[in-house]
Amino acid sequence: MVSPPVLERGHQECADCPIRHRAVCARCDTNELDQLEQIKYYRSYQAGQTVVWSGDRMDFVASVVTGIASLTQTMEDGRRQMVGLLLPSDFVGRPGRETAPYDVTATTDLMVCCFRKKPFEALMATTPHIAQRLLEMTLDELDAAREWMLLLGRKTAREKIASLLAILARRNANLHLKAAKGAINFDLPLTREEMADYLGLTLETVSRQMSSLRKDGVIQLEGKRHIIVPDFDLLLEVAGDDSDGGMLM
Amino acid sequence: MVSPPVLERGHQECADCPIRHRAVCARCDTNELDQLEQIKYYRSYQAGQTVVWSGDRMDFVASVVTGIASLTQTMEDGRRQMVGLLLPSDFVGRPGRETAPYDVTATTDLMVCCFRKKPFEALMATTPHIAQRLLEMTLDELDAAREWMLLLGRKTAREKIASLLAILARRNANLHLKAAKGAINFDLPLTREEMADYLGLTLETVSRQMSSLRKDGVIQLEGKRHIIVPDFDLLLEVAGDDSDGGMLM
DNA sequence: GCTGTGCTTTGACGCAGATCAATATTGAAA
DNA sequence: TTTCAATATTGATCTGCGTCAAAGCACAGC
Repeated sequence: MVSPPVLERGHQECADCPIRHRAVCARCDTNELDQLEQIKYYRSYQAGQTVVWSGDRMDFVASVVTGIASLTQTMEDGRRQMVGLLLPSDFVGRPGRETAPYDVTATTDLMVCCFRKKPFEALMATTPHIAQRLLEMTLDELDAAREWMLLLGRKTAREKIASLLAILARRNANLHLKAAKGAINFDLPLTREEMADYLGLTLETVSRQMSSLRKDGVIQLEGKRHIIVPDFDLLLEVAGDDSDGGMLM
Repeated sequence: MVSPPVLERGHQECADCPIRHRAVCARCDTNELDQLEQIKYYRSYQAGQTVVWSGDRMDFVASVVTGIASLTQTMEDGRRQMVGLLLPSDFVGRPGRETAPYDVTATTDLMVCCFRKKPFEALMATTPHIAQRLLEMTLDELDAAREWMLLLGRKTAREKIASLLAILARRNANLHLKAAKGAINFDLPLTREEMADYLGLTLETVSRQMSSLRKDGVIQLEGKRHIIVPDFDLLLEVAGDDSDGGMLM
Protein backbone atom coordinates (compact mmCIF):
# COMPACT_ATOMS: atom_id res chain seq x y z
CA MET A 1 0.00 0.00 0.00
CA VAL A 2 1.04 3.53 -0.65
CA SER A 3 0.61 6.65 1.40
CA PRO A 4 -2.05 8.98 0.04
CA PRO A 5 -1.00 11.96 -2.03
CA VAL A 6 -0.84 15.39 -0.55
CA LEU A 7 -4.30 16.86 -0.91
CA GLU A 8 -5.50 20.40 -1.21
CA ARG A 9 -8.73 21.98 -0.08
CA GLY A 10 -8.70 20.64 3.45
CA HIS A 11 -9.67 17.06 2.67
CA GLN A 12 -6.83 15.38 4.48
CA GLU A 13 -9.16 13.80 6.97
CA CYS A 14 -10.70 11.53 4.34
CA ALA A 15 -9.65 8.08 3.20
CA ASP A 16 -6.87 7.38 0.76
CA CYS A 17 -8.51 7.58 -2.62
CA PRO A 18 -8.16 10.97 -4.27
CA ILE A 19 -11.33 10.64 -6.26
CA ARG A 20 -13.22 10.83 -3.01
CA HIS A 21 -11.65 14.18 -2.45
CA ARG A 22 -11.18 15.92 -5.69
CA ALA A 23 -13.22 14.25 -8.37
CA VAL A 24 -16.41 13.48 -6.60
CA CYS A 25 -17.35 14.75 -3.24
CA ALA A 26 -17.72 18.34 -2.24
CA ARG A 27 -17.97 17.85 1.48
CA CYS A 28 -16.78 14.32 2.13
CA ASP A 29 -19.81 13.27 4.12
CA THR A 30 -22.34 12.02 1.61
CA ASN A 31 -23.30 8.41 1.47
CA GLU A 32 -22.47 8.03 -2.21
CA LEU A 33 -18.94 7.59 -1.01
CA ASP A 34 -19.88 4.22 0.39
CA GLN A 35 -21.11 3.18 -3.02
CA LEU A 36 -17.88 4.34 -4.61
CA GLU A 37 -15.98 2.40 -2.00
CA GLN A 38 -17.59 -0.79 -3.23
CA ILE A 39 -16.57 -0.47 -6.86
CA LYS A 40 -13.03 0.75 -6.45
CA TYR A 41 -9.75 -1.16 -6.63
CA TYR A 42 -6.11 -0.24 -6.98
CA ARG A 43 -3.63 -0.97 -9.71
CA SER A 44 0.11 -0.42 -9.96
CA TYR A 45 2.34 -0.05 -12.98
CA GLN A 46 6.09 0.20 -13.35
CA ALA A 47 7.73 3.10 -15.10
CA GLY A 48 7.47 2.55 -18.84
CA GLN A 49 4.53 0.16 -18.71
CA THR A 50 1.52 0.87 -20.85
CA VAL A 51 -1.76 1.23 -18.99
CA VAL A 52 -3.96 1.09 -22.09
CA TRP A 53 -3.29 1.23 -25.80
CA SER A 54 -5.10 3.58 -28.10
CA GLY A 55 -8.20 1.83 -29.40
CA ASP A 56 -8.33 -0.71 -26.58
CA ARG A 57 -11.50 -1.35 -24.71
CA MET A 58 -11.42 0.44 -21.36
CA ASP A 59 -13.84 -0.82 -18.75
CA PHE A 60 -12.79 1.43 -15.90
CA VAL A 61 -12.20 5.04 -15.02
CA ALA A 62 -9.44 5.94 -12.62
CA SER A 63 -7.73 8.56 -10.57
CA VAL A 64 -3.96 8.86 -10.24
CA VAL A 65 -2.85 8.20 -6.67
CA THR A 66 0.92 8.41 -6.98
CA GLY A 67 3.33 8.78 -9.91
CA ILE A 68 2.88 10.25 -13.35
CA ALA A 69 1.07 8.95 -16.40
CA SER A 70 1.17 10.37 -19.91
CA LEU A 71 -1.25 10.34 -22.81
CA THR A 72 0.36 10.14 -26.24
CA GLN A 73 -0.79 9.99 -29.81
CA THR A 74 1.29 8.29 -32.48
CA MET A 75 1.20 8.61 -36.26
CA GLU A 76 1.69 5.61 -38.52
CA ASP A 77 5.28 6.56 -39.27
CA GLY A 78 6.11 6.77 -35.59
CA ARG A 79 5.95 10.50 -34.91
CA ARG A 80 4.73 10.89 -31.34
CA GLN A 81 3.04 13.75 -29.52
CA MET A 82 2.26 13.76 -25.85
CA VAL A 83 -1.23 15.19 -25.32
CA GLY A 84 -1.68 14.84 -21.58
CA LEU A 85 0.39 14.58 -18.44
CA LEU A 86 -1.46 13.18 -15.44
CA LEU A 87 -0.28 13.93 -11.94
CA PRO A 88 -1.69 12.65 -8.65
CA SER A 89 -5.42 13.35 -8.31
CA ASP A 90 -5.88 13.69 -12.08
CA PHE A 91 -8.60 11.64 -13.71
CA VAL A 92 -8.20 9.05 -16.49
CA GLY A 93 -10.87 7.66 -18.73
CA ARG A 94 -14.30 8.87 -19.56
CA PRO A 95 -17.77 7.82 -18.72
CA GLY A 96 -19.70 7.08 -21.88
CA ARG A 97 -16.74 5.92 -23.99
CA GLU A 98 -15.96 2.38 -24.97
CA THR A 99 -12.38 2.68 -26.11
CA ALA A 100 -9.34 4.75 -25.21
CA PRO A 101 -8.54 7.44 -27.78
CA TYR A 102 -4.80 7.46 -27.02
CA ASP A 103 -2.06 5.48 -25.33
CA VAL A 104 -1.83 5.85 -21.58
CA THR A 105 1.66 5.10 -20.26
CA ALA A 106 3.20 5.07 -16.80
CA THR A 107 5.99 7.65 -16.99
CA THR A 108 7.13 6.89 -13.48
CA ASP A 109 6.02 4.07 -11.18
CA LEU A 110 2.33 4.61 -10.97
CA MET A 111 -0.58 3.75 -8.73
CA VAL A 112 -4.11 4.43 -9.81
CA CYS A 113 -7.43 4.00 -8.08
CA CYS A 114 -9.89 2.44 -10.53
CA PHE A 115 -13.66 2.32 -10.59
CA ARG A 116 -15.46 -0.17 -12.75
CA LYS A 117 -17.04 1.91 -15.47
CA LYS A 118 -20.61 0.60 -15.58
CA PRO A 119 -21.36 1.05 -11.88
CA PHE A 120 -19.54 4.37 -11.93
CA GLU A 121 -21.78 5.56 -14.73
CA ALA A 122 -24.82 4.33 -12.86
CA LEU A 123 -23.72 6.23 -9.80
CA MET A 124 -23.11 9.30 -11.90
CA ALA A 125 -26.63 9.15 -13.30
CA THR A 126 -28.12 9.38 -9.84
CA THR A 127 -25.62 11.73 -8.24
CA PRO A 128 -25.39 15.23 -9.70
CA HIS A 129 -22.25 16.07 -7.70
CA ILE A 130 -20.17 13.58 -9.60
CA ALA A 131 -20.90 14.82 -13.10
CA GLN A 132 -20.49 18.39 -11.91
CA ARG A 133 -17.10 17.76 -10.35
CA LEU A 134 -15.99 15.80 -13.39
CA LEU A 135 -17.16 18.62 -15.65
CA GLU A 136 -15.12 21.09 -13.63
CA MET A 137 -12.02 18.90 -13.89
CA THR A 138 -12.52 18.35 -17.61
CA LEU A 139 -12.85 22.08 -18.21
CA ASP A 140 -9.55 22.57 -16.37
CA GLU A 141 -7.95 19.98 -18.60
CA LEU A 142 -9.36 21.69 -21.65
CA ASP A 143 -7.86 24.99 -20.54
CA ALA A 144 -4.52 23.28 -20.03
CA ALA A 145 -4.76 21.69 -23.46
CA ARG A 146 -5.39 25.08 -25.04
CA GLU A 147 -2.46 26.67 -23.25
CA TRP A 148 -0.44 23.76 -24.57
CA MET A 149 -1.69 24.45 -28.10
CA LEU A 150 -0.33 27.98 -27.91
CA LEU A 151 2.98 26.52 -26.84
CA LEU A 152 3.07 23.97 -29.68
CA GLY A 153 1.94 26.35 -32.38
CA ARG A 154 3.73 29.58 -31.60
CA LYS A 155 6.55 29.31 -29.10
CA THR A 156 10.26 28.92 -29.87
CA ALA A 157 12.21 25.93 -28.61
CA ARG A 158 13.69 28.00 -25.80
CA GLU A 159 10.27 29.26 -24.75
CA LYS A 160 8.85 25.75 -24.90
CA ILE A 161 11.48 24.38 -22.55
CA ALA A 162 11.07 27.25 -20.13
CA SER A 163 7.29 26.82 -20.20
CA LEU A 164 7.54 23.12 -19.41
CA LEU A 165 9.95 23.75 -16.56
CA ALA A 166 7.63 26.44 -15.21
CA ILE A 167 4.69 24.06 -15.29
CA LEU A 168 6.62 21.35 -13.48
CA ALA A 169 8.02 23.83 -10.99
CA ARG A 170 4.57 25.16 -10.25
CA ARG A 171 3.10 21.72 -9.77
CA ASN A 172 5.90 20.70 -7.44
CA ALA A 173 5.91 23.91 -5.47
CA ASN A 174 2.89 22.57 -3.62
CA LEU A 175 4.77 19.52 -2.47
CA HIS A 176 8.27 20.68 -1.64
CA LEU A 177 9.25 23.60 0.45
CA LYS A 178 11.09 26.25 -1.41
CA ALA A 179 14.79 26.54 -0.81
CA ALA A 180 16.16 29.77 0.56
CA LYS A 181 15.28 33.05 -1.14
CA GLY A 182 12.48 31.73 -3.27
CA ALA A 183 14.59 29.35 -5.33
CA ILE A 184 12.53 26.37 -6.46
CA ASN A 185 14.00 22.96 -7.05
CA PHE A 186 12.48 19.72 -8.25
CA ASP A 187 13.23 16.44 -9.98
CA LEU A 188 12.46 16.17 -13.66
CA PRO A 189 10.06 13.26 -14.06
CA LEU A 190 10.67 13.09 -17.82
CA THR A 191 13.52 11.94 -20.04
CA ARG A 192 14.75 14.30 -22.74
CA GLU A 193 12.82 12.27 -25.26
CA GLU A 194 9.61 12.55 -23.26
CA MET A 195 10.17 16.27 -22.94
CA ALA A 196 10.60 16.40 -26.71
CA ASP A 197 7.34 14.51 -27.20
CA TYR A 198 5.62 16.92 -24.87
CA LEU A 199 6.97 19.98 -26.66
CA GLY A 200 6.89 18.92 -30.29
CA LEU A 201 10.70 19.01 -30.60
CA THR A 202 13.53 16.51 -31.04
CA LEU A 203 15.50 15.31 -28.05
CA GLU A 204 18.64 16.95 -29.40
CA THR A 205 16.98 20.34 -29.45
CA VAL A 206 15.71 19.79 -25.92
CA SER A 207 19.20 18.95 -24.75
CA ARG A 208 20.74 21.96 -26.49
CA GLN A 209 18.18 24.36 -25.06
CA MET A 210 18.60 22.96 -21.57
CA SER A 211 22.34 23.58 -21.88
CA SER A 212 21.67 27.06 -23.15
CA LEU A 213 19.34 27.91 -20.25
CA ARG A 214 21.96 26.56 -17.85
CA LYS A 215 24.70 28.66 -19.45
CA ASP A 216 22.47 31.73 -19.18
CA GLY A 217 21.80 31.08 -15.50
CA VAL A 218 18.05 30.64 -15.90
CA ILE A 219 18.29 27.16 -14.38
CA GLN A 220 20.93 25.06 -12.65
CA LEU A 221 21.30 21.33 -13.17
CA GLU A 222 22.29 18.88 -10.44
CA GLY A 223 22.95 15.61 -12.20
CA LYS A 224 20.73 15.19 -15.25
CA ARG A 225 17.41 15.29 -13.55
CA HIS A 226 17.41 17.70 -10.65
CA ILE A 227 16.55 21.28 -11.56
CA ILE A 228 17.09 24.43 -9.53
CA VAL A 229 15.25 27.57 -10.56
CA PRO A 230 16.90 30.54 -8.87
CA ASP A 231 14.43 33.09 -10.19
CA PHE A 232 10.98 31.90 -11.13
CA ASP A 233 9.93 35.23 -12.63
CA LEU A 234 12.92 35.10 -14.95
CA LEU A 235 11.88 31.62 -16.03
CA LEU A 236 8.36 32.85 -16.77
CA GLU A 237 9.79 35.72 -18.77
CA VAL A 238 11.85 33.33 -20.88
CA ALA A 239 8.74 31.20 -21.29
CA GLY A 240 6.97 34.15 -22.87
CA ASP A 241 4.08 33.85 -20.43
CA ASP A 242 2.11 36.75 -19.12
CA SER A 243 4.42 37.32 -16.19
CA ASP A 244 1.69 38.67 -13.92
CA GLY A 245 -0.24 35.43 -14.25
CA GLY A 246 -0.60 34.39 -10.63
CA MET A 247 2.82 33.40 -9.33
CA LEU A 248 2.70 29.83 -8.00
CA MET A 249 -1.08 29.74 -8.29
CA MET B 1 -34.96 35.72 -36.52
CA VAL B 2 -32.96 32.94 -38.01
CA SER B 3 -33.90 29.47 -39.05
CA PRO B 4 -32.59 26.80 -36.70
CA PRO B 5 -29.48 24.84 -37.62
CA VAL B 6 -29.72 21.37 -39.02
CA LEU B 7 -29.91 19.03 -36.08
CA GLU B 8 -28.88 15.46 -35.64
CA ARG B 9 -30.34 12.76 -33.44
CA GLY B 10 -33.91 13.25 -34.46
CA HIS B 11 -34.62 16.42 -32.51
CA GLN B 12 -35.96 18.49 -35.36
CA GLU B 13 -39.37 18.69 -33.77
CA CYS B 14 -38.13 20.89 -30.94
CA ALA B 15 -37.87 24.66 -30.75
CA ASP B 16 -35.12 26.67 -32.32
CA CYS B 17 -32.43 26.77 -29.67
CA PRO B 18 -29.81 24.07 -30.13
CA ILE B 19 -28.95 23.88 -26.46
CA ARG B 20 -32.37 22.40 -25.90
CA HIS B 21 -31.40 19.63 -28.25
CA ARG B 22 -27.75 18.95 -27.93
CA ALA B 23 -26.41 20.46 -24.77
CA VAL B 24 -29.15 19.81 -22.32
CA CYS B 25 -32.04 17.53 -22.89
CA ALA B 26 -31.90 13.88 -23.74
CA ARG B 27 -35.51 13.41 -24.67
CA CYS B 28 -36.93 16.87 -25.21
CA ASP B 29 -39.87 16.40 -22.93
CA THR B 30 -38.70 17.38 -19.49
CA ASN B 31 -40.00 20.44 -17.78
CA GLU B 32 -36.53 21.86 -17.17
CA LEU B 33 -36.83 23.08 -20.71
CA ASP B 34 -39.40 25.60 -19.60
CA GLN B 35 -36.97 26.94 -17.06
CA LEU B 36 -34.26 27.22 -19.71
CA GLU B 37 -36.73 29.02 -21.91
CA GLN B 38 -37.07 31.74 -19.30
CA ILE B 39 -33.38 32.58 -19.03
CA LYS B 40 -32.41 32.48 -22.66
CA TYR B 41 -31.94 35.30 -25.15
CA TYR B 42 -30.33 35.68 -28.54
CA ARG B 43 -27.39 37.76 -29.65
CA SER B 44 -25.95 38.48 -33.09
CA TYR B 45 -22.47 39.53 -34.12
CA GLN B 46 -21.02 40.58 -37.44
CA ALA B 47 -18.05 38.80 -38.95
CA GLY B 48 -14.93 40.08 -37.24
CA GLN B 49 -16.63 41.33 -34.09
CA THR B 50 -15.30 40.20 -30.76
CA VAL B 51 -17.80 38.41 -28.53
CA VAL B 52 -15.66 38.55 -25.38
CA TRP B 53 -12.06 39.49 -24.69
CA SER B 54 -9.73 37.26 -22.75
CA GLY B 55 -9.97 38.19 -19.08
CA ASP B 56 -13.37 39.84 -19.40
CA ARG B 57 -16.15 39.00 -17.05
CA MET B 58 -18.56 36.61 -18.73
CA ASP B 59 -22.01 36.41 -17.20
CA PHE B 60 -23.57 34.05 -19.67
CA VAL B 61 -23.05 30.71 -21.33
CA ALA B 62 -24.17 30.21 -24.90
CA SER B 63 -24.71 27.88 -27.76
CA VAL B 64 -23.86 28.72 -31.36
CA VAL B 65 -27.00 28.86 -33.50
CA THR B 66 -25.58 29.93 -36.86
CA GLY B 67 -22.16 31.00 -38.07
CA ILE B 68 -18.69 30.28 -36.78
CA ALA B 69 -16.85 31.61 -33.76
CA SER B 70 -13.20 31.12 -32.90
CA LEU B 71 -11.27 31.05 -29.65
CA THR B 72 -7.79 32.53 -29.81
CA GLN B 73 -4.92 33.12 -27.44
CA THR B 74 -2.46 35.94 -27.97
CA MET B 75 1.03 36.48 -26.57
CA GLU B 76 2.23 39.91 -25.52
CA ASP B 77 4.23 40.37 -28.70
CA GLY B 78 1.21 39.58 -30.85
CA ARG B 79 1.75 35.96 -31.79
CA ARG B 80 -1.70 34.40 -32.09
CA GLN B 81 -2.89 30.82 -31.88
CA MET B 82 -6.43 29.73 -32.49
CA VAL B 83 -7.43 27.17 -29.85
CA GLY B 84 -11.03 26.49 -30.72
CA LEU B 85 -13.40 26.67 -33.66
CA LEU B 86 -17.07 26.69 -32.75
CA LEU B 87 -19.67 25.57 -35.24
CA PRO B 88 -23.45 25.56 -34.86
CA SER B 89 -24.59 23.67 -31.75
CA ASP B 90 -21.20 24.06 -30.04
CA PHE B 91 -21.13 25.45 -26.55
CA VAL B 92 -19.33 28.61 -25.34
CA GLY B 93 -18.47 29.55 -21.79
CA ARG B 94 -18.30 27.55 -18.65
CA PRO B 95 -20.37 27.23 -15.57
CA GLY B 96 -18.28 28.00 -12.53
CA ARG B 97 -15.91 30.49 -14.20
CA GLU B 98 -15.94 34.20 -13.74
CA THR B 99 -13.81 35.33 -16.67
CA ALA B 100 -13.15 34.19 -20.20
CA PRO B 101 -9.75 32.52 -20.61
CA TYR B 102 -9.36 33.52 -24.29
CA ASP B 103 -10.77 35.83 -26.92
CA VAL B 104 -13.98 34.73 -28.57
CA THR B 105 -14.44 36.21 -32.04
CA ALA B 106 -17.13 35.95 -34.67
CA THR B 107 -15.37 34.50 -37.72
CA THR B 108 -18.47 34.78 -39.84
CA ASP B 109 -21.74 36.48 -39.03
CA LEU B 110 -22.81 34.77 -35.87
CA MET B 111 -25.92 34.15 -33.84
CA VAL B 112 -25.72 32.65 -30.38
CA CYS B 113 -28.34 31.60 -27.88
CA CYS B 114 -27.30 32.82 -24.44
CA PHE B 115 -28.33 31.76 -20.96
CA ARG B 116 -27.67 33.97 -17.99
CA LYS B 117 -25.00 32.18 -16.06
CA LYS B 118 -26.27 32.28 -12.49
CA PRO B 119 -29.70 30.80 -13.23
CA PHE B 120 -28.10 28.32 -15.60
CA GLU B 121 -25.81 27.14 -12.84
CA ALA B 122 -28.72 26.89 -10.47
CA LEU B 123 -30.59 24.80 -12.98
CA MET B 124 -27.53 22.64 -13.46
CA ALA B 125 -27.27 21.99 -9.75
CA THR B 126 -30.77 20.52 -9.68
CA THR B 127 -30.76 18.78 -13.05
CA PRO B 128 -28.25 15.95 -13.52
CA HIS B 129 -28.95 15.72 -17.27
CA ILE B 130 -27.43 19.10 -17.91
CA ALA B 131 -24.07 18.51 -16.28
CA GLN B 132 -23.89 15.09 -17.89
CA ARG B 133 -24.59 16.39 -21.35
CA LEU B 134 -22.14 19.23 -20.86
CA LEU B 135 -19.52 16.77 -19.65
CA GLU B 136 -20.00 14.69 -22.76
CA MET B 137 -19.59 17.75 -24.98
CA THR B 138 -16.53 18.92 -23.09
CA LEU B 139 -14.90 15.52 -23.43
CA ASP B 140 -15.50 15.71 -27.18
CA GLU B 141 -13.85 19.10 -27.26
CA LEU B 142 -10.93 17.76 -25.27
CA ASP B 143 -10.47 14.96 -27.78
CA ALA B 144 -10.53 17.48 -30.61
CA ALA B 145 -7.99 19.64 -28.78
CA ARG B 146 -5.66 16.67 -28.40
CA GLU B 147 -5.94 15.74 -32.05
CA TRP B 148 -5.11 19.37 -32.77
CA MET B 149 -2.05 19.14 -30.51
CA LEU B 150 -0.71 16.28 -32.62
CA LEU B 151 -1.21 18.45 -35.66
CA LEU B 152 0.55 21.46 -34.14
CA GLY B 153 3.44 19.53 -32.67
CA ARG B 154 4.30 16.97 -35.31
CA LYS B 155 2.74 17.56 -38.70
CA THR B 156 4.35 19.31 -41.67
CA ALA B 157 2.80 22.39 -43.22
CA ARG B 158 1.35 20.30 -46.04
CA GLU B 159 -0.15 17.79 -43.63
CA LYS B 160 -1.55 20.60 -41.50
CA ILE B 161 -3.38 22.17 -44.43
CA ALA B 162 -4.74 18.83 -45.58
CA SER B 163 -5.89 18.04 -42.03
CA LEU B 164 -7.73 21.33 -41.71
CA LEU B 165 -9.42 20.88 -45.08
CA ALA B 166 -10.41 17.35 -44.06
CA ILE B 167 -11.95 18.61 -40.84
CA LEU B 168 -13.91 21.32 -42.63
CA ALA B 169 -14.96 18.91 -45.36
CA ARG B 170 -16.19 16.40 -42.79
CA ARG B 171 -18.14 19.00 -40.87
CA ASN B 172 -19.79 20.26 -44.02
CA ALA B 173 -20.54 16.86 -45.40
CA ASN B 174 -23.49 16.73 -43.00
CA LEU B 175 -25.00 19.83 -44.49
CA HIS B 176 -24.39 19.64 -48.21
CA LEU B 177 -25.04 16.77 -50.48
CA LYS B 178 -21.99 15.36 -52.08
CA ALA B 179 -21.39 16.14 -55.69
CA ALA B 180 -21.21 13.29 -58.17
CA LYS B 181 -18.85 10.40 -57.49
CA GLY B 182 -18.07 11.26 -53.89
CA ALA B 183 -16.41 14.59 -54.58
CA ILE B 184 -16.94 16.96 -51.67
CA ASN B 185 -17.10 20.70 -52.01
CA PHE B 186 -17.49 23.45 -49.48
CA ASP B 187 -16.78 27.11 -48.80
CA LEU B 188 -13.77 27.97 -46.69
CA PRO B 189 -15.05 29.97 -43.74
CA LEU B 190 -11.54 31.20 -42.88
CA THR B 191 -9.11 33.68 -44.40
CA ARG B 192 -5.55 32.52 -45.06
CA GLU B 193 -4.48 34.35 -41.94
CA GLU B 194 -7.10 32.61 -39.82
CA MET B 195 -6.03 29.28 -41.29
CA ALA B 196 -2.46 30.17 -40.33
CA ASP B 197 -3.55 30.97 -36.76
CA TYR B 198 -5.36 27.67 -36.62
CA LEU B 199 -2.38 25.70 -37.86
CA GLY B 200 0.55 27.48 -36.24
CA LEU B 201 1.91 28.69 -39.59
CA THR B 202 2.30 32.00 -41.43
CA LEU B 203 -0.23 33.06 -44.03
CA GLU B 204 2.44 32.88 -46.72
CA THR B 205 3.11 29.23 -45.96
CA VAL B 206 -0.62 28.52 -45.98
CA SER B 207 -0.94 30.13 -49.38
CA ARG B 208 2.02 28.27 -50.81
CA GLN B 209 0.80 24.90 -49.54
CA MET B 210 -2.70 25.54 -50.90
CA SER B 211 -1.14 26.21 -54.30
CA SER B 212 0.94 23.09 -54.01
CA LEU B 213 -2.06 20.91 -53.14
CA ARG B 214 -3.91 22.42 -56.09
CA LYS B 215 -1.01 21.75 -58.45
CA ASP B 216 -0.90 18.15 -57.22
CA GLY B 217 -4.62 17.68 -57.82
CA VAL B 218 -5.47 16.98 -54.17
CA ILE B 219 -7.89 19.89 -54.17
CA GLN B 220 -9.40 22.26 -56.72
CA LEU B 221 -10.04 25.93 -56.05
CA GLU B 222 -13.01 27.87 -57.38
CA GLY B 223 -12.32 31.49 -56.59
CA LYS B 224 -10.33 31.91 -53.40
CA ARG B 225 -12.76 30.33 -51.03
CA HIS B 226 -14.59 27.43 -52.62
CA ILE B 227 -12.85 24.08 -52.31
CA ILE B 228 -13.51 20.90 -54.23
CA VAL B 229 -12.08 17.66 -52.90
CA PRO B 230 -12.18 15.08 -55.69
CA ASP B 231 -10.86 12.24 -53.53
CA PHE B 232 -11.37 12.47 -49.80
CA ASP B 233 -9.23 9.41 -49.07
CA LEU B 234 -6.34 11.03 -50.89
CA LEU B 235 -6.79 14.14 -48.77
CA LEU B 236 -6.70 12.04 -45.60
CA GLU B 237 -3.57 10.34 -46.81
CA VAL B 238 -1.86 13.67 -47.38
CA ALA B 239 -3.05 14.73 -43.93
CA GLY B 240 -1.19 11.80 -42.41
CA ASP B 241 -4.33 10.60 -40.64
CA ASP B 242 -5.12 7.00 -39.97
CA SER B 243 -6.96 6.56 -43.23
CA ASP B 244 -9.39 3.98 -41.83
CA GLY B 245 -10.64 6.45 -39.26
CA GLY B 246 -14.36 6.50 -39.97
CA MET B 247 -14.87 8.12 -43.35
CA LEU B 248 -17.27 11.05 -42.98
CA MET B 249 -18.18 9.96 -39.45
C1' DG C 1 -14.51 53.87 -65.75
C1' DC C 2 -10.75 54.82 -61.73
C1' DT C 3 -8.80 54.30 -57.02
C1' DG C 4 -8.40 52.49 -53.06
C1' DT C 5 -8.29 48.68 -49.52
C1' DG C 6 -8.24 44.09 -48.13
C1' DC C 7 -6.91 39.62 -49.28
C1' DT C 8 -3.92 36.43 -51.77
C1' DT C 9 -0.06 34.78 -54.39
C1' DT C 10 4.72 34.38 -55.53
C1' DG C 11 9.72 35.17 -55.13
C1' DA C 12 14.34 35.59 -52.72
C1' DC C 13 16.80 34.77 -48.75
C1' DG C 14 17.99 33.49 -43.91
C1' DC C 15 17.62 30.95 -39.79
C1' DA C 16 15.69 27.83 -36.15
C1' DG C 17 15.37 23.49 -35.52
C1' DA C 18 15.73 18.71 -37.78
C1' DT C 19 18.86 15.20 -39.12
C1' DC C 20 22.95 12.49 -39.04
C1' DA C 21 26.83 11.23 -36.40
C1' DA C 22 30.13 10.86 -32.73
C1' DT C 23 31.17 10.96 -27.95
C1' DA C 24 30.22 11.37 -22.91
C1' DT C 25 27.82 10.01 -18.77
C1' DT C 26 25.26 7.11 -15.87
C1' DG C 27 23.70 3.12 -13.64
C1' DA C 28 22.73 -1.70 -13.52
C1' DA C 29 24.31 -6.32 -14.36
C1' DA C 30 28.00 -9.58 -14.34
C1' DT D 1 36.05 -3.96 -10.91
C1' DT D 2 34.57 -4.32 -16.08
C1' DT D 3 30.94 -4.31 -19.44
C1' DC D 4 26.92 -3.07 -21.55
C1' DA D 5 22.82 -0.48 -22.55
C1' DA D 6 20.32 3.47 -21.89
C1' DT D 7 20.41 8.28 -21.65
C1' DA D 8 22.41 12.70 -22.59
C1' DT D 9 25.48 16.04 -24.79
C1' DT D 10 27.68 18.24 -28.58
C1' DG D 11 29.06 19.06 -33.41
C1' DA D 12 28.31 19.50 -38.54
C1' DT D 13 25.19 19.93 -42.01
C1' DC D 14 20.72 20.33 -44.21
C1' DT D 15 16.05 22.01 -44.98
C1' DG D 16 11.29 23.58 -44.13
C1' DC D 17 9.29 27.32 -42.92
C1' DG D 18 9.58 32.24 -41.53
C1' DT D 19 10.66 36.86 -42.99
C1' DC D 20 10.82 40.56 -46.08
C1' DA D 21 9.26 42.35 -50.32
C1' DA D 22 6.67 42.96 -54.46
C1' DA D 23 2.93 42.08 -57.36
C1' DG D 24 -1.78 40.30 -58.50
C1' DC D 25 -6.77 40.14 -57.73
C1' DA D 26 -11.44 41.32 -56.40
C1' DC D 27 -14.67 44.11 -54.70
C1' DA D 28 -16.61 48.69 -52.66
C1' DG D 29 -17.08 53.50 -53.15
C1' DC D 30 -16.75 57.42 -56.03
